[in-house]
Amino acid sequence: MTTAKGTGKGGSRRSAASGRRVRIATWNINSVRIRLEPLGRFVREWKPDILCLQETKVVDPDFPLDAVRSLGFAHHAVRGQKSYNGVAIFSRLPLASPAFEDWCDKGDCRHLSVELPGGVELHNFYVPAGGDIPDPDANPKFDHKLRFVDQMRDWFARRRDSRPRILLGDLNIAPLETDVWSHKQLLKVVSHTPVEVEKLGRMMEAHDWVDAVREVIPPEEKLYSWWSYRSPDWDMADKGRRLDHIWVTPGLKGAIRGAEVARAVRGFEMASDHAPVLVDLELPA
Amino acid sequence: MTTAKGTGKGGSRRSAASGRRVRIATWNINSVRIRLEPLGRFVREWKPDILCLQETKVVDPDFPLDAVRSLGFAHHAVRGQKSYNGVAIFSRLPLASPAFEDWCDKGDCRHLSVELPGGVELHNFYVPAGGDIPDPDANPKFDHKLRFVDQMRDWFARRRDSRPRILLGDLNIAPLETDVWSHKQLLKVVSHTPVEVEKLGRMMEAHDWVDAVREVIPPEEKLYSWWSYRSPDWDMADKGRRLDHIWVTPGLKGAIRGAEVARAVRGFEMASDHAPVLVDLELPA
DNA sequence: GGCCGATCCG
DNA sequence: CGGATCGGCC
Repeated sequence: MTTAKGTGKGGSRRSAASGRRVRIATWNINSVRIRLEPLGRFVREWKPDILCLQETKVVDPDFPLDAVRSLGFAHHAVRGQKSYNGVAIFSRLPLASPAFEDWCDKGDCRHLSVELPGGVELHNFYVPAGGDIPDPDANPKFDHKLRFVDQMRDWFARRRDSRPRILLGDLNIAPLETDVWSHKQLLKVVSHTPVEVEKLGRMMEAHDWVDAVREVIPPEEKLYSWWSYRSPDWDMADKGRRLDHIWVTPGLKGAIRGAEVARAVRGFEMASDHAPVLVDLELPA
Repeated sequence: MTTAKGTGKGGSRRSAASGRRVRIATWNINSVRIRLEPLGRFVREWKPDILCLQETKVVDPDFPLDAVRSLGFAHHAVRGQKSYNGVAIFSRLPLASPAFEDWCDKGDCRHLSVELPGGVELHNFYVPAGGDIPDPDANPKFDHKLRFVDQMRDWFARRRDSRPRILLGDLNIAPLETDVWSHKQLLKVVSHTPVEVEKLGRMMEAHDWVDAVREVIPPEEKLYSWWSYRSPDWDMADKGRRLDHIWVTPGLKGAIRGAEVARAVRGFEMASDHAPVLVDLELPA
């Protein structure tokens, strides 16, 4: 528990409102096959009801479905490719209407959406990292990233309606100054450059997205979800970035009951370089 | 303990003769860096005084010297290269005059010799495996193997003197019918072809070598030191081959006190595909 | 620093 | 099957 309104590691779930209390987690797992042990440990200890993964790095026929299913997820949707990217959604609640878009027409598996009970649309994203050089002319990966975010903005702008939606995943952008260990030193580092942050802001505005995690954990507070493998002593040095996000549409803002970055997971044996991010929502019944 | 005259896993060392009782082990460890745990376990349980390794697969500056030294070996000589081959000798007794030959002038690290107290010369070899096709014209690796053994024969033939010597290592040839799980099925399989077996025999004759292990374990008995990784259930199937050997010059024949293949080591976690081979010798004081 | 796949080698 | 290396990617 890191916040007053935290999600509570396996805590009680008393509900003050009328809906159904649901814990949603997003985690860039950096290869699901090699990470089954820490995944099991995370699920057993944090007990998410819905688990969204990125960078599964496995084609669908090779996905370790049984292992993940046996953690208590009766429902799932997966969408993977060889070597890179790959997204998946596991759920204790029924999932409907799995769908995806091929952003930038590259054939990448970077998006997967499902419908939750109560008509809530959930979108799981893995936004391109963008390479090293923050110049779209010199670096096609950065160009790809910017176009990807623009397309997301347009796509959701065209769907401004009253439908409750959740957008989450590894967006590979840390928007706030408190989302990085040093705003000044990262201004020219891909993930925190002004052009990326601005485009992410436009995307949020285009659909009135609410940053659910920052509704709970004040924007003044430092908060990270990723620490490089290259940093030895990542915990002490704490040179992190908040690249993983959970957003909700305005109608769900009042449903937020807690949020947390499961930082301890970054310290597990065989850890991913990302920590899971969680929110508790009181979903419409 | 597998034989009446076995070496005794950590047993007592009462000496009937005047010399110094020394336990010598040879093991193709198939990467020393990845095998430090089974190596430690083997050394703690079998307590060899001299440990000869092959296929260490590491250049000298990267050799995990401290880890192996801390198992009780105050003296050592190593000779490694990148990726392939590599030999090493560790010892509780002082080692003198490290030396080597570049057999077949390929720059391979396949040989290392030292002098033990009492003037005994110890030669640690990693003979080329020889590829798949047992035809020196069609397969340059097989040609290399045959020339390597020929050069060993000539080299030791030129040194027929009264000096006590030990030759050991992964010779990659199983000479006896009882050294393979099926003599008939392996006659055309590299490691047991007549041409290899004959060349190994000539090498033995050229220096009057005595097969120390077979002095203890009768040649009629099946005995293997290697089981392929590809065979699942290697222990049950037992499709092994005796590729690892310990030979001594005639003057040391009477010094042999025991011999053993540490087959259990092949069943360790993270096992090499070879098991260590050991002899106990009563070395001249 | 670490994961993936490809390639070489036993 | 399982070492080692290398280049791509993060």
